[in-house]
Amino acid sequence: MPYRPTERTRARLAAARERIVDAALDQLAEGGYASASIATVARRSQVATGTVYRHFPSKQDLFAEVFRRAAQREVDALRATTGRGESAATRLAAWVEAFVRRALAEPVRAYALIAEPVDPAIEAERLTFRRAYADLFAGAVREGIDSEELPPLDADLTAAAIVGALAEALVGPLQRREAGADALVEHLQTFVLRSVGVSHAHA
Amino acid sequence: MPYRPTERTRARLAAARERIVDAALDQLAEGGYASASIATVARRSQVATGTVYRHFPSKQDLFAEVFRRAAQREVDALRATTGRGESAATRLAAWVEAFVRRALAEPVRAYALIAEPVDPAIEAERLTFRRAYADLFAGAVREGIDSEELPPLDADLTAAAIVGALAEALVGPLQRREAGADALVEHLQTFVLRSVGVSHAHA
DNA sequence: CGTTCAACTGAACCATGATTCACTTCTAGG
DNA sequence: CCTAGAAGTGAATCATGGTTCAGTTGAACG
Repeated sequence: MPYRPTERTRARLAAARERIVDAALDQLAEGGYASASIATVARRSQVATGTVYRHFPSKQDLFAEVFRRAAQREVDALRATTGRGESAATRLAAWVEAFVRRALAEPVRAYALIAEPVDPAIEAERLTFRRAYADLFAGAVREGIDSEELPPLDADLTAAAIVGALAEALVGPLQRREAGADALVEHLQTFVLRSVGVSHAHA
Repeated sequence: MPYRPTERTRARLAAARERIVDAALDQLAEGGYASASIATVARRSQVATGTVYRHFPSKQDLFAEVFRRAAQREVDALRATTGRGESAATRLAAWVEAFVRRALAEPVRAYALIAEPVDPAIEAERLTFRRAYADLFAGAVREGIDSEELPPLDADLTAAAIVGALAEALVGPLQRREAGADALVEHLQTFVLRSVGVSHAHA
């Protein structure tokens, strides 16, 4: 009565699963969601399409993880640009800059994560992504309010509005592949800082 | 050699076409884009599915017109809330209020027009809708700058950011069917006015 | 080795919904 | 009335891409 999957095998499984998620992430970055069919992702991760279903019950589940992973990565990247001690204005300005520059550096990925149309079932997962950003911004706004650096305002609503503003402002440039990153960064920093009640234009 | 479509017939045709567009608009308002299949729209406008194709070469073309129509209607509604003479701040505040209240009054329609996932081909058309809003806001911003009521800023970028902020801030409330319109209006007015450099909170 | 089952494979299957088209039903003169 | 052709019909067709599954390969262990 032999065969009981051993540790070695379970490691192999985990690696395959990982490869699949990575392949999906890469595919998203390269060709957008439209190009990320199960077949494509499977090919890219060197497994058969059926194997994908051995790791994820459905495409939706796979992409739930993909978006969660991407969100984590992006938010970590923003968070890493500033330390705890800094003022809310400084942090917001740094995050806006990082957001814009990262998006412009990887336009296809950014577009896929932010704005590309996806299946309704997947859209819910992408919300994860936007919410992760919103939570990050909301935290800084809340701290700014607490320290009286910022006027009282609805931190969650404001954060959502900021994320929406950044996303929408980027859609044009992202699709047009146009650069002008410096001006974009500056204008959006001004916009965001003013929107939370910081009056002087620059960070 | 008889039969040449007469005036009467052409009117009938135009009416049918109109009925189809209206049905699509209504369907969007009632069940969102997901519910707006050609078959549904056809049934709703009292014609056979094939007939729809007698008026529009493809679903994409039909919805291009639908979104164009909806955009026109919405922008007209906003524009109607203020006269030429008013200050940029007053106009922006009025438009934000109208935008929010109209959206909350017709959440399904608003969601479909603003944020619901649609086929990629259709997404391009929905851009029309957002751009129509952005153009409206951009106009007011530009005038505000010219009259020195507002500081110099990139009117188009700012307008896009405002539209994105409003849309994103509404997605939560729209999906949750929650009200609180008054607070939402006030907070978003504050957000928008501040973002364009108007410092006092209220309109 | 042999056996047993897990893991893998990829072609076949299926659901969905846009689009087509052979056919029927009108409309406008003659 | 009759006929040419336009307009309308809706069931059948098609395309797409997610999902399944019968068959194959590989791993573990006596």
